[in-house]
Amino acid sequence: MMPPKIIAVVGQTATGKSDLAVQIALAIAGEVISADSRQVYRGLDIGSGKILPTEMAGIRHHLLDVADPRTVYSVFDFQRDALVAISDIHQRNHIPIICGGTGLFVDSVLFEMPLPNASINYAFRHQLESISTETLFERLSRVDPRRSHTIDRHNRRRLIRALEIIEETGIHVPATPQRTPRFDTLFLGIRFDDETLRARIRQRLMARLDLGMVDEVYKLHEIDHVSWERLDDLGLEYRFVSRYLRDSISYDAMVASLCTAIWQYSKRQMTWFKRNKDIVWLDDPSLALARVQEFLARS
RNA sequence: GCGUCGGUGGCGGAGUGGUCAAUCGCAACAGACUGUAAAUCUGUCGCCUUUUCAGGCUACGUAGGUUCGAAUCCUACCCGACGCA
Repeated sequence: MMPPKIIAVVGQTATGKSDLAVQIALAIAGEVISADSRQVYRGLDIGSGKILPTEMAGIRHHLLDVADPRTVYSVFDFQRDALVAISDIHQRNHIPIICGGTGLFVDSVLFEMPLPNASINYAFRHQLESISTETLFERLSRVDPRRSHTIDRHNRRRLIRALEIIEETGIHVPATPQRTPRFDTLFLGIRFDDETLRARIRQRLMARLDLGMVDEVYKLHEIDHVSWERLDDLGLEYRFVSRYLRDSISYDAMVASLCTAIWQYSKRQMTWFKRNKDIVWLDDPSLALARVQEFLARS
């Protein structure tokens, strides 16, 4: 029996993935699952480029606004919730369209990826803070030798999380199965040449500022009590706008830094997606529907 | 006009006679990633020779000079900032 079908719309930031997903959904009775690590948070709207209710065109969207921005919604949470949503959608005989720029999130549901439930242990993290990165690595080598072979020994944040996972679950991270797909997936990617993408990024940033993005961040801090540290960690618009609000950088510096940072982010996204050879890259998004019909007709 | 300080690689900014193609930061480029992923981390980064080991070339405002040897010292000139007129 064939695994159920699912469509993935991926690509760098500012390429119009959300719009395309809605168009596809309209054409084939689909529902959209957002795979965006920031749009899961309530209140991160303008800065995260969350789709507006009117833009949804009646298409059901999943995994938007499911978390409090003061808490961390990890890939574990996403995987769990997305898999539930997908099975619901299939149950309704609709086609799930997973759409987003967070490569890890997308892959965590489309491929087998065993993730033991390891919550965050702040006391434990605090305890590790003063330990040198080198020592953290040695410690991991003792506790979970297999993991220590695959981890980046310089990456402090990952070392801490790896140790935390063992601390919390008592289990070693299982070896990664080699990209075993869970579904029959059509991967569609939207891309632009560098120059065009840079222009789109800048344009969209300006539009967001006009829409009141600075105010959004201000409210997140003042009304929703999202700490400056947390905003900084949320990255990009939340990081640089909050730095501006804290007076540590000028408005112009904020805009300039954002253009650069978003560009760099888009490059990192592409580095991730390049590994997936199954992605059908569309230089012209209007070609998508034909690919989708062809995919659905296949049995 | 006189004086002082300064002009370094795409940018910022170290270096003040040899070990300097030149610390470092940024940008740029490439990459990693099974767990904060818009985060975090790594590599490359004057030009040329087949990547490397290596070798060659051109460079520290311009032109000369001193020296075995200069980004570093001297002279002149150009440019900038400040001070005095």
